[in-house]
Formats: sequence, C-alpha cells, structure tokens
Amino acid sequence: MEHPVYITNSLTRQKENFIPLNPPHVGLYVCGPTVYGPPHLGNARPYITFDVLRKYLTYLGYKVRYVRNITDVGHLESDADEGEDKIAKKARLEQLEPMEIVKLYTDLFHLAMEQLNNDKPSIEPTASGHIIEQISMIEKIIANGLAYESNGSVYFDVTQYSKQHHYGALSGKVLDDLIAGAGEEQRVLEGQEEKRNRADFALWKKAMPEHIMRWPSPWGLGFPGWHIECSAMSSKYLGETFDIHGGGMDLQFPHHEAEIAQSQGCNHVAPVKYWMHNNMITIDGKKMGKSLGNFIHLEQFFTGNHPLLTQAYAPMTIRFFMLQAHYRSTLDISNQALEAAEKANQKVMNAFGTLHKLKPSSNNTANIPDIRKQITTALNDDLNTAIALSHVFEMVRLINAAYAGIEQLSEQTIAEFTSIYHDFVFGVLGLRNDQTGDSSDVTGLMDLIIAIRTEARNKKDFATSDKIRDALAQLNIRIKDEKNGVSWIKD
RNA sequence: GGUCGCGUGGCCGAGUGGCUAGGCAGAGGUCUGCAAAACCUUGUACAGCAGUUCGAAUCUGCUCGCGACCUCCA
Repeated sequence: MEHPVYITNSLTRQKENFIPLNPPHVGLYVCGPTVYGPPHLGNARPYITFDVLRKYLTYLGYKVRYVRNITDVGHLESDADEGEDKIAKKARLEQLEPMEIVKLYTDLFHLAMEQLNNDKPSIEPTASGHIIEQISMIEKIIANGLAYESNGSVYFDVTQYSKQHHYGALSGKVLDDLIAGAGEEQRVLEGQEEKRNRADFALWKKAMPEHIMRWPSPWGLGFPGWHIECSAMSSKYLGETFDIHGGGMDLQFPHHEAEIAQSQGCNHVAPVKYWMHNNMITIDGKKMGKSLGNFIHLEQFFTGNHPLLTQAYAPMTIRFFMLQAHYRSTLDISNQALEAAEKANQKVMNAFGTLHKLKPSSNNTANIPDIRKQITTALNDDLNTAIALSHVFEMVRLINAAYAGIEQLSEQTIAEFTSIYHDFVFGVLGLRNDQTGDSSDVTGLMDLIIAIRTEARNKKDFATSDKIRDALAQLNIRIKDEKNGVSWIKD
C-alpha cells in the first residue's frame, strides 16, 4: 500500500515518511494518565491528538492497535514525602483504599474521554496488572549487566548503558551534564545514596513501611519504577519494536528516554520507530500543569465552574479548540479564544444542516476545489489539523453560499460534501454534532409553533411573532427567518 | 548554568524564500418588519537591528522578550 503520511519524529527531529513495520498493521502506544486526580485540560491534548492520528490512519486503511495504559501504581511524589506515593497520599487524605482512588479517577478519566469523543483504545492495560511482566523485564536487564540491586531497590546503570548506546538521543541531554547536575540548583533526589551514579534511575523501589502499594519481588516488597511499566506493557502488546509512541513533550525526559534505555537494555533492540510528542497547553503563556497549580479540570470547563472561566464550554468546543492548532505548538487558552472556537465549531455544525437543505443544480459553479484532497494533504503533513480545518471552512462557505443562491452545487458535489463531513468532520477530526438528537416529537412541535408564528407574521402581528421567538430563545432555541423559509437550531 | 523551542494584524493560530491560511472580534454593505443567520467587501501582520538574495515573516548573525526540559507532570 501507499504510505502518504509524514510525521515529525522526535528522535530525529525531522519529518519522516511514515512506513509501518508490518503494513497494514500499526502499533501505537500512548502514555496514559496517572489516576490520582481529575483530568485537566492539559491531559486532554495528547489523547485528542493521538485519537485523531489513530482515526486518520484507520481512514487510510491501516489496522491500528492502540494501546494506552492506566498508571495505577503510585510513584514517588517528592523527596519530602519519604517514599509516599501520589495515589497513597490521595487515599490517606480522602480516607480511602488506594484502589478506590484508582477506580474513582479512572472512571472520571473515561467519562472525560467519552465526552471529548475520543475512541477507546484497543487495549488499556494497567500498571498494577503487569507487575509480573515488569519484574521479569527488570531481571533481564540485570542479567544483561545494565542494572544493579541496592538495598532492596534496583537501579538502571546509565553509565554502563551509555558505553554501548547513546543515552540522551531522544531528549538531547548530555550524560555528563546530568551527572554534574542542574547547575547550582542541584536537587537532592530520593534514594540518591543508593545509586552508583546520579543519572541512574529506579526500576524497582523498596517499599518503606508507610508505602501501602507494594508487591513481592525477588528484591523484597516494593513497587515498580515509574518508567518500566510503559516498556513492559508496550512490548507485551505491540512487540519489542513497534511503530509509534506518543505522549506529551514533558515526558520526553526522563520518562521516554528511560523507556528507550530499558527496552534496549532488555531486548537489544530500539523499541520505537517514530516518537511523537505533543506540545503543552498554556495559560498566560505558562504551561498548565499540576506542579504549577494553574490547571483547570475538564469538568470545570464543561460546567463553567471556575473563577477564570466566564462561561461553560462544551466538550466539542474544547476538541475544536485543540484542533485549530498544530499539535506540536503550544496552545494558549483564554475565554476569548474558547469563545471563538465555540462559534467556529457551531458554524461548521450548522452548515451540515444547511447542506441537507440544498437543492442540487445541474452543474457546479466554476472553481469548486477538491476539498477531500486538500484535507488529506494537510493531514498527511504531520497531522496538520489547523490547515485541514481551514479547508473545512472553505466547504462551509460554499455550502452557505449555495444556500444563499450565490454558488451552485451539483448533486455529486453535495454528496461528496456529505461524505467529507462523515469521513473527516465527524470521522477523523471526531467532532460530534451535539445539536442533533431531537425526537420527532420536538420536531413536530416546532413545526407547529413555527406555523403559528408564520401566520402571525403574515398578518403583520409582530408582537405575537416576536413573543414566540423570544420565548423560544429563553429555551435556547433560535429562530431564523431565512429567505428560503424558517429554520431553528438549538444552541 | 546546560539543552531545546518560541515571539505573526485586537484575540487564537497556520505557514517558513516570491502566490489571500483559517477562525473569532471590528468596520461597511446585501437580505430582513425587526432580529438572528448567511453572503459580499474590508485589515496590507510577521519582536528589534544588521546581513545573504533579484526577492525574507520565512535563511544567517547579534540584541531584547517569553517559555519548556534538566524533579512528579500530558
């Protein structure tokens, strides 16, 4: 098959032709959430980005296996906590079992994914369900001489590894700098004294008495290091080498760098052919993140319940907003920007309704572009959804212009536009038309109300007709007196 | 301090050697009882300075400003 897609590979920092290892099969792994809190806007970006990628590859005929994990093993939160992990801490604060915390936030995450219209992954493995695989991987790495046990913990020997491989290839880090530390602000990392070298990272951590999430291992009771789960689960379900690994740019180092080292150190092959990283959502130009405390939960967007938000924003507004930017750019959020996205999205959805009302002409007006080709060209070029959308808007313009009688569209073109809506607007881009779904009862009632109002208008009884329109507006139903008749939409 | 990236019209945001990105907002117009919607017209933007080039927002250098990673983070 043809392979028209180009994607930016973080490993080479270049756009590369995407050719799967075993076409038409594509293995896609995306780092999933650590379920210890409600999902926020920043969390949504990779899942929307890679949902679009998955949908597009599927549209092109690839068979995608999409694996996205759930991290339900609490990794160490900070040095000060003396080994307490994020999930255990949350459990203590809320007086719940750690697995209750995991369940609660996994459910919230799934709900948000559904609201954002992200398809479910093919496999959604949990870290806690793959302890055996992680232990076995660690054993292999030790056997290969690239990890060592120290006081019940196991560390990856970065110095040893770097004698054979380039540690830092993905992130551009230089090992000597990492060993030297981050300038004068060198931080004291937990368990530093157990390591042979500052740059070494944990594969397995001994559980302190207060650490309640713990499993037996050859090295005693403990829990897996943060990075090993992704290596274990991706290789289990996608093979030792697979096509695409995605995630946020903030995971590039140390998480993904460590993944490469572990997998290579275990299986003697590079785990991933194409690394893809989405950029950050910013607020006032600064990364939205848990550590900065400037994040807004998705649920707060959907309800508008947040001091920084002037109104609620529907899930599709959020999705549209993200798609208007390229995934490798930062995206700055503001009420103004979100409102713009809301209106733009509405315009696209409204045009779909208008499309159905068009009367086909025998011929097209001149210069109707090949929208499908333009959209695929944009998506082929590193998944440029912003450009793809600009072509959608050209289609929207043509539809509205045709309805206004300025352009003419043939039956064939109308059918193609309908197909483009299904394939791309609703399909690949995953925008859902939340205005539809009204029952035939409502439609019948609206027909009746509109008929009565039209009667009043014909009698120039504008007081009555405006009263009806205002009352409907109160119910978020907007009446539009168009040249070709009266229509209504739900806002 | 090291590494990397960014600075585009009122806002968000594509593009990256010559050809209108797009959306929102604003202005004018068409339509309309009014409104809404839609359509048409409209903005001549690329941080600053210098250089390369027939030509630069796009390449090079310098300056200023901002950010990401180097620690958990999507």
